[in-house]
Amino acid sequence: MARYNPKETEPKWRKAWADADVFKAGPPTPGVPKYYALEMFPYPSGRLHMGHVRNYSLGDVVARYKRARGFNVLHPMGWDAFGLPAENAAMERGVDPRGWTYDNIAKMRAELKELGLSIDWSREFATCDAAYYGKQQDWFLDLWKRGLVYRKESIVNWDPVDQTVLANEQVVDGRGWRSGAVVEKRKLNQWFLRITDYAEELIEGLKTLDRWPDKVRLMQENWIGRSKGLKFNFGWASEAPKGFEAGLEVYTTRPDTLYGASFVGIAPDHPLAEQLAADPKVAAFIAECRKGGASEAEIETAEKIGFDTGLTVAHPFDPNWRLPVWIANFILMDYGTGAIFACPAHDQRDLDFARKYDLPVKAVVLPPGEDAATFTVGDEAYTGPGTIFHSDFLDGLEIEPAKAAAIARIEAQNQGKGATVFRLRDWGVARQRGWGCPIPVVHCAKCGVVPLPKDQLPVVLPDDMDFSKPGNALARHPTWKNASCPQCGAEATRETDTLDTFVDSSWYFARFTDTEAAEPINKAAADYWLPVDQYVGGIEHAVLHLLYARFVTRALGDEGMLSVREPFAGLFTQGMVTHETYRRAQSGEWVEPKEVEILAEDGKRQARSLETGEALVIGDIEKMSKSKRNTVAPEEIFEVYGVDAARLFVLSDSPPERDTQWSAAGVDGAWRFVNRVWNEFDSQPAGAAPAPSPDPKADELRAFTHRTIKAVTEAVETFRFNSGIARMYEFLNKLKEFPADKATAPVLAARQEALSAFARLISPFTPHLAEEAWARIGGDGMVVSAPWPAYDATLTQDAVKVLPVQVNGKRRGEISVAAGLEPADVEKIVLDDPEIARRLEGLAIKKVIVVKDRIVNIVAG
RNA sequence: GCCGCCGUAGCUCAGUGGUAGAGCGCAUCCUUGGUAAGGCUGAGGUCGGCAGUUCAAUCCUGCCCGGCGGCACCA
Repeated sequence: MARYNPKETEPKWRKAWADADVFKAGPPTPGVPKYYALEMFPYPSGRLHMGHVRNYSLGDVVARYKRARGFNVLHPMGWDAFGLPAENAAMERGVDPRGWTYDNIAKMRAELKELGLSIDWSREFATCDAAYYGKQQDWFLDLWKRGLVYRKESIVNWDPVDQTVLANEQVVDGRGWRSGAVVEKRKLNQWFLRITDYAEELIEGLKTLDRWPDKVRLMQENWIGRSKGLKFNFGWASEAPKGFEAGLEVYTTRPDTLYGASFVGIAPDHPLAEQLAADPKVAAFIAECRKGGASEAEIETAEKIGFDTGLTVAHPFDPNWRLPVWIANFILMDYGTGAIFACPAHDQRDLDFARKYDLPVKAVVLPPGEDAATFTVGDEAYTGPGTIFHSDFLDGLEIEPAKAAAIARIEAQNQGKGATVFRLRDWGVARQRGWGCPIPVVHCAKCGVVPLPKDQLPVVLPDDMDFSKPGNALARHPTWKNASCPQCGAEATRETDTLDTFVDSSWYFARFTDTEAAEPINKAAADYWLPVDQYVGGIEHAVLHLLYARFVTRALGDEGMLSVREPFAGLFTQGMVTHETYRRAQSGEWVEPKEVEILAEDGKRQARSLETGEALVIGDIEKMSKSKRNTVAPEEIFEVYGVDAARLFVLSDSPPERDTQWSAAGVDGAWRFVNRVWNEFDSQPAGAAPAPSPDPKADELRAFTHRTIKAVTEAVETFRFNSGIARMYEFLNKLKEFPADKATAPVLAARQEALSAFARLISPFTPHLAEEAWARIGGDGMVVSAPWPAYDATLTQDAVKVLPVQVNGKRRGEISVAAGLEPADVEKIVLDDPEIARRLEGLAIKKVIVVKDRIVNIVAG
């Protein structure tokens, strides 16, 4: 018997796969069923972490399984390679970001290859390859022509640490998602993609994504934030301000409460407010509003402040009713029209404001059970259901009919229209960074912003940028920006902003379908391969990347480059890899797991430092991170246990969507499993008959084999990999009941069948071990190309069922009956059973419930 | 505050309207030429709490408790 030696075995099989080029996707062939398995491509940080191991192992199980199922599988890999870490490395260490990035890619590629992933490496690319980002510039110009790209002077989220603009999606709790710095508001000329044009379709499309987690769909739905209401104009009661003669347009979702109107409010950066800022008092107030940060705490505690402009408007349903116009800090310019009518009785924000400035509070929704004569609103606005009152023609209506009636009246008066409004804002895509995809336009003094003709693409980054100081290295390059205007030929300046890296990742899956295409996307290839059948990645991209990719897919589709509307038919979001934390008792200093020894004393787990022997405090289980020093380096695990054990453990311990806890004991267990599996294969004598023959013992094993095939197949299909692995642990334990050295010929044959299935079942999880095992039992070719085992349904069912018998819901015995026996027959057997009869002595039988093949319950009293 | 998810053995988790399960860990014993191991056996659970529906609830419903996530001055 030879011990299983992954150090020899694993590289051997990886080489065999590479030599046979087994993972190369077949050509797009209509009629040949395809499967596109994709994991979110990594940022090339230079080092693989356990999160990567989990992510790519999960995707690999799917890819290998589908290959065994006979699909033409596309399973590519690439690099999301632009971005700030390269610039930071350049600034800190004086290295070139390009060289640093490609070095990292080389290191990570080697580590990923070691994982034994079934990747088609011939399609690899990095987003920082000019061959890729040049194509991105190409379609960017197409979208420009389509009117989906625009520039606008606007207030943007400015990250003072990274010195760049951030999209709304990249601001988390008022802080930059990467830097963690409190985001400032700045007014800049910005580049936008018109994602809001697709808001309705993006929200509707979610309904079709039945293989996405509900959670992610819900998060996107909330983010897009559709609300239905009314946009209408208030006519002026005072003299109309210049430019606003048509009135003041507001948006509301509560037109039913119009008779509860108290005042009209506009945002501090509303054009009207800016016009009124000619008055220094108004200007001072607006400046006051701009103070205060965007952080959660600041917004939460910010007091509502307002300024009465002295202007008044007329109520739409009563021309004699005048409402004052206030500037209020709680009104957002970029939602709706930046102006509202306030109904303090039924909106908490309006109420807070009205109480502060002593404005009227008039209730118009009567809660059920309240008396119209006595109902009043105190400091809490009433937002619940009820009946409209004090509201003329709306009186007596419920809220929804009242909304409809109010909208109809406003529309009849030609003062406005029912309107759907979205929370989603257009996507600000320009970043003031040097290490990104250049925006392919020039600025000409005469012609303005001019897109470059496509024959001038790609606009390539210079390779001698100065990253020694913060800020935009591209902008301060001495010569790069010099160009000539394609329209008038005069001297012009290149745009020095680059695109958000989320643009890079919003279409890479389409490029993977043909990485050599002259066009950005080879439509025939994309039509064959897309949508991605299974996409696997982290939940942190639920809104950002996944929303942008859905948008870009639609935009490119409308440009005729793609046929699918949804890029990812199936999405799986995996949980994080966590680990216990350890720290020194006195200093509180974090200690790495590899420097810790775990002991059991008095049945309790104790941690001790391997270096000093001191007792350590075992802390919480947290996401692996450098700051908590609770990381485990994958390469060190591979070195000790082999890749398969690491893959197996990371797949076995928890359902894939949940966090999984890495532990030394756990990977140890996986390693022992690998060895026990090998021993079982190794003990099988060569030349065992492949065809099992009837024999009670052999039949028992065969039944178990086929039940396991069924269970594992279903587990893999439904992403319950941990359950599938648990079934294989059981399978192995069952096999041990039939040791080869004591087996009869029929049992040996059944073992051969079991092992043949086993090797194929474990192949997606522990591919190297599976190859070695497959070879050991004389399997045909490599297991990677072997078909998935089929099960015989007749063997997965028992011939005899043991049914528990309950009396009044309590278990009182059991009977054995033929499987599938009809309830009436079962009832007869049960009632004839002497043991059951004894239990029923002195009781009158009221009812007998028989659930076929499951249970019998006798109700008696 | 609003929306959502989770709570089953020491740990990580399956599971089902009908006999409570797996892996790891733990304990006992065996093996000591598979030995930086292997094997046998076993203990351990008011299925978060309370109520309801049902012949029967860990499972369905409601409320509560605990943990986690998303959104948040979005009119």
